[in-house]
Amino acid sequence: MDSNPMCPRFERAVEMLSKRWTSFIVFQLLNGPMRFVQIEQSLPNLSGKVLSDRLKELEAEGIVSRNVYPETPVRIEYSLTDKGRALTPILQEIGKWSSEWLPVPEAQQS
Amino acid sequence: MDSNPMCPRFERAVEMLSKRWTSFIVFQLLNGPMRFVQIEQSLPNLSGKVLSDRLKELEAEGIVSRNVYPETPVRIEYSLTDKGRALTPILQEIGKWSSEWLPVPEAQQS
DNA sequence: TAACTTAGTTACATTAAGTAACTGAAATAA
DNA sequence: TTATTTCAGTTACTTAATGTAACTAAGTTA
Repeated sequence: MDSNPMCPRFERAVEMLSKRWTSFIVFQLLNGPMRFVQIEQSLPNLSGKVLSDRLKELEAEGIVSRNVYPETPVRIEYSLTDKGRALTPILQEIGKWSSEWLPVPEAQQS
Repeated sequence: MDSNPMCPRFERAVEMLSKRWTSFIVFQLLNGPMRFVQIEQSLPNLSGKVLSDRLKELEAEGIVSRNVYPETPVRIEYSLTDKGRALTPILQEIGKWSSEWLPVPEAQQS
């Protein structure tokens, strides 16, 4: 029946990017290293709990690195690795598609 | 705090593609029109319930079209619209990234 | 009349995500 | 000295999304 199984690496990549918030976090980190609270603030509706989970997953995948600066109070910065920055073309293509095919949202009245 | 809000169209696109199974369904339909059960069989672990939900969402977005052939028994085929086929470069970039950055999985012993 | 096919839907169980309050360490502030 | 603040999360609990398996409905064939 299923005579044409998918490439397992492609499958894994899609699964990662399909997790809620993953792409947004990577997108934010394209601007440079950020602290936990900065990422949290830049993505309204993303809770600290899920951000914590995602950062751990992305670190385990080698997409994000966690850098500790033992200042006081301690500073911890998250940044993209080369592997993480290599996701850029994917996000660019999503940007192109969205500007070509999605409608411009209406302005909201207050 | 959040001085740089994201483009709402980009945001919507990422949200769509971040829904579990969406990208896989689009990927399968790139091979041509498919029936409900064919899609279900091509994606092990995708349940009929979620497939039904996703196809409705994708139809509502104008990415997939549902074509009814009143044969007997009835044949219903799902296919990509132009808007749906325009997602191809995104999936291609995911493919490129995965083959460059993800490890080749080990063969399994039985 | 009973069983089969296609295209789903429904009820229920499990997992993931959201919310708000809390922890712990170090450094001020009163 | 005790209290307060900052940073970086974690915990307990609620709600939403998914998964599972059985079921529905219409027409067809045996």
